[in-house]
Amino acid sequence: MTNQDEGLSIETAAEVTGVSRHTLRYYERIGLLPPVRRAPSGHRRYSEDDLGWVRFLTLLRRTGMSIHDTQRFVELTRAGDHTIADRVEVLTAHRDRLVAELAELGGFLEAIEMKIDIYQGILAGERDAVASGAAPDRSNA
Amino acid sequence: MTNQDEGLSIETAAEVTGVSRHTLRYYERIGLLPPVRRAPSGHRRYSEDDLGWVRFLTLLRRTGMSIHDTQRFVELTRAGDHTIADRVEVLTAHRDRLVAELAELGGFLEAIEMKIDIYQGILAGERDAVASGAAPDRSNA
DNA sequence: CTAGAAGTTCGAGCGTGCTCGAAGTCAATC
DNA sequence: GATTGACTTCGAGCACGCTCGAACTTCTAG
Repeated sequence: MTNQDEGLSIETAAEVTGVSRHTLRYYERIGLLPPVRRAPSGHRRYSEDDLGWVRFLTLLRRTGMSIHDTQRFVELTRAGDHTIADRVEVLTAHRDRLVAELAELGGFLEAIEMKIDIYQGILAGERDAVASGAAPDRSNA
Repeated sequence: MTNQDEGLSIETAAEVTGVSRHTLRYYERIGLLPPVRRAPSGHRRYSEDDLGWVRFLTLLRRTGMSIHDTQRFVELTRAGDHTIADRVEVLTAHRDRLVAELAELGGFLEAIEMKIDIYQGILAGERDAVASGAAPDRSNA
């Protein structure tokens, strides 16, 4: 063992990254992941580097970067060090979108909490009315 | 005019809500929107209430509530005031998901900014090296 | 040696959420 | 009364991102 057959099986890689076997192969197929090294049997063996890539991809995808844009970023990375400035551009643009999105979602969150408060006010009003023997308030929110 | 033909045309409603005509009809079709009142010609006339609903739907959808769950919420609302407690439950569950999502995205944002910083460090290093006449540093990030 | 689990490739299929286009109606203008 | 253009319904189609299954190989345990 040790060298020739080193690395995680696709099943283990799926477990530790939280990405399904199917998706791991899919990512490799479409070029999001470099060709993963193979055991002599042809089975994939995931290195720490591969896992790092998977985690980074997950991060980009979860923050809303499309597969297409992610492919572009991966290509830049593979093209060599002279693309670092371009990569910074892609990442900062993505970050700016994310910041804007977070701000918007924050606003939406507030609106939802206001709505909840309104509903809870109605519920509290009904409880009071019931407690004091009056008919419940049927006004809308 | 005034009463019979009051309300916004679908085109205007699309403009003010930012939701396309196609989508407005789609939402009505699948029951996300109550049947919108029609002009005698059969054309839709959106009331302020309708617009309010559209905006609230947009809010739910943009914060990641699925069409399916949104339908459920709409049904509860239509079923009458006795469903208010249920609606609160749906909304608080949704809010909790959203809060968790925001926390996660915040973490991802940090990770992206770290990555950007690393890249910018490399770029700065290269500039210094060039300025001092040395060969650029080709180490990876 | 054999059974069974886990791997491979490949193309097809699916769930979500729109998005579109055809065919027809209606209102306003020339 | 013909053209223009916004509206209607309805079903089909599409983009995205997986997800699956069939058919085959390979590894591991008994």
